Amino acid sequence: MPNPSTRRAADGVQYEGPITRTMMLTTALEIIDRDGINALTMRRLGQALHRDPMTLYRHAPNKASLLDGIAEIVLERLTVDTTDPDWDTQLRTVARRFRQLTLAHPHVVPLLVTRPLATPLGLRPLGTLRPLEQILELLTHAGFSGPDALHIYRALFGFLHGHILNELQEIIERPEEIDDLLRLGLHRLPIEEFRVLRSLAPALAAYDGGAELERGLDMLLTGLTAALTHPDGSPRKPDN
Amino acid sequence: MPNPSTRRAADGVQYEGPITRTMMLTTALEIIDRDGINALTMRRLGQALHRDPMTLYRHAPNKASLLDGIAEIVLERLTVDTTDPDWDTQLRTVARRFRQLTLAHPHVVPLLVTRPLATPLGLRPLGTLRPLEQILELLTHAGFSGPDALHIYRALFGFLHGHILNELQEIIERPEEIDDLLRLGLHRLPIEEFRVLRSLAPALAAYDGGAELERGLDMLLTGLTAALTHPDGSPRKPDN
DNA sequence: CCCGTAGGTCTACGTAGTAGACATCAGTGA
DNA sequence: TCACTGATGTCTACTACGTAGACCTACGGG
Repeated sequence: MPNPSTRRAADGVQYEGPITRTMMLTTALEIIDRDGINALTMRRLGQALHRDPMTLYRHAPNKASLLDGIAEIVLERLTVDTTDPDWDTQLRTVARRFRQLTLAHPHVVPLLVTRPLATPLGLRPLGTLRPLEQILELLTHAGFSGPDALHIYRALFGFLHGHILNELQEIIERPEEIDDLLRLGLHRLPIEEFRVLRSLAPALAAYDGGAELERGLDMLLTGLTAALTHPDGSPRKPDN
Repeated sequence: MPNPSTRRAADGVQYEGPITRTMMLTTALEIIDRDGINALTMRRLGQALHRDPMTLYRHAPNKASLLDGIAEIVLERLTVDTTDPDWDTQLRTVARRFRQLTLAHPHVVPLLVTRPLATPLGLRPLGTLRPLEQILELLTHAGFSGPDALHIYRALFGFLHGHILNELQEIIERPEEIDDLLRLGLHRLPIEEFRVLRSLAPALAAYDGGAELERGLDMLLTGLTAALTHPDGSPRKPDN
């Protein structure tokens, strides 16, 4: 899959002095944000840093670890207030931040969802595990058992990953068009076989990711509190 | 990211006569199942079919479309009984089949979740859209409005994608070990910073994907029927 | 009989990740 | 003072990749 198209204007800020890991990763993230994952090559990254590509290998063992590092610096921005006694609104906040974060870096999402498939927990970059640990802390502080906390974490991030994958699929093929069928390219689908889908073009075009997230969170959190034997929806709060 | 390691024993069955699309795709799927996505190269696929690699380009415009085709033949196996009046158990069945399908082809999952991010709806392979259309049919037959049907589809597949990504992350690093901490490689994590996570090694190791799916489906479907103003949980059934 | 077309092959180009040798320079201990 | 060492950077070159373009063959229909 060749040629992510030719050189562009300068990639990001100038740096001097020896390369650092954060320099590498933030510059790589800029490239990905601008031109997508396929545009990130060692040569292009080297060029953006005004260094020989081979210099990068002094600071990262290979490209895979560089990709892991990018997932890491993005997930590091997802902070959790582990002391918040109101655990479910804290989870809501984390969820909204996750959505904002991934919408700001849509090209990183494939990394976020697929790299963990290749790496056992203990070998993942620590930054990608920190949200997990912090949410477990939040929930155990709030009175949940360890396994229940883990269950909630999994349900939440499973949902979040699924949601953001949904939301990022909203690709308008021809924004200049008025008819939703044409905007989404649905006119290409055979009429007999895709009647319902074609008829729903307006509904598809009207997708609202933010609202969808909130609805999902409502379902998820009420479902979880109902299933898990826990004092009530917001423990500790009545106590002080 | 070079060298998916050297040649193996014969890839799959022998074929004779001219190459067909299905021959290409099923052979490609075998390679992916055996050795992962990175092992699928045009040269290797050509070799598995005992043809020059360039032959493949007579039947597919490029490698990307080949990857789309693989996602397609996998999703084609996900059938829906669109006439089932008991829509929610039908959805449960579809969900279970989806899980089985993806567990049987774990290396295809990255394709399933990421390729749609690059392709507008109208340009996707028809096979990948058929489950969508069929579920919309199922739900509208069952009495849901179009937008509600779409909403349910999105919620279901968002959940399914999230779930399977969760389940496939369960990688046991050292299966021969007895201690869960070592099996999962969690001993590598700094003790002070990852207390809770490390303490949950047994709970992590005890993950049961099937049970988790069922719990999620319960939550999802009760949540959906509660939110969407629909006669009841299983319409039409009382009618006959 | 000719020609167009479908299928297959060969060669070769440009790009990718990265191994290995070499160069530079800042300490540091003798 | 000097030799040594480790960190950093560079150069060259190797292997593997996707695929363009020219070519060959066989065949079916006018």
